[in-house]
Amino acid sequence: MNPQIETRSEIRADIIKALAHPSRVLIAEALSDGERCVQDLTKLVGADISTVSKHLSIMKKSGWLEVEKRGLNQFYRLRCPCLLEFFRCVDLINLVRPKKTENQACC
Amino acid sequence: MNPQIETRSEIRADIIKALAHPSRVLIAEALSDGERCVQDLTKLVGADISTVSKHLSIMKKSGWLEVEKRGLNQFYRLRCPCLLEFFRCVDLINLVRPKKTENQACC
DNA sequence: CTTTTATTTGGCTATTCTGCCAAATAGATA
DNA sequence: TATCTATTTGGCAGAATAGCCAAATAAAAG
Repeated sequence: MNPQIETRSEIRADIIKALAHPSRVLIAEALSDGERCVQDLTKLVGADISTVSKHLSIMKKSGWLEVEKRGLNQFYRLRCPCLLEFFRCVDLINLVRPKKTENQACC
Repeated sequence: MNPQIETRSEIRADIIKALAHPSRVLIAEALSDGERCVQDLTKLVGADISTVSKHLSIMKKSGWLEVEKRGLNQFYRLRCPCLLEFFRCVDLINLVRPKKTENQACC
């Protein structure tokens, strides 16, 4: 198929995928509290700064984040407060999620 | 670290990851309209039935879906209507997402 | 009990994603 | 201009995912 044309489910999956990593969730959580520069987020995540920079660029490209340069720093922030609603939904799912013990029972 | 202990961001990322694929988004969209059996979802997705079955098991394990067997069929359904809210948030992000043309301009 | 239908599981390959290091860039400061 | 600081990019190796086929299960129907 034409790779230029994304279906709705592909678009949605791309945007969702941009949050589907523990470090990116952590970054999103931190930014829901206000903008942060790359160094600060790197301390938070505990990975190499180049790794964090790549996570940020994925999140920016997908539309979750925007960035503003001031002085030597790049300040990243959330583009939409709906993220909190998004996490609320995820946490609801976690409540009904089958527990590991249920799945691992015997066998 | 102890692999038994999942941090909040890991839990959230796992649940989000379970929707981070075009076929799984498609499945979720279909199920928001009511339960479906594996065959029907397979037609919808257009992949091998074993592939679809694996997608379903990922979604079930994460808590998004539940399943009920009736006769020869397994009927899958959404566990929580909050999914629609979730997609609404994703679609909002899509509106502010940087366009490909903006990114691909020259070079 | 055998066969049929629906679904899941195992196994393998191909692709995509992650994370680190090293090098490049961009601006600020000396 | 040279240097420092913050960040991004390139590249590579290892890990995780996705998809297909074939085989295994499970229950219904004959």
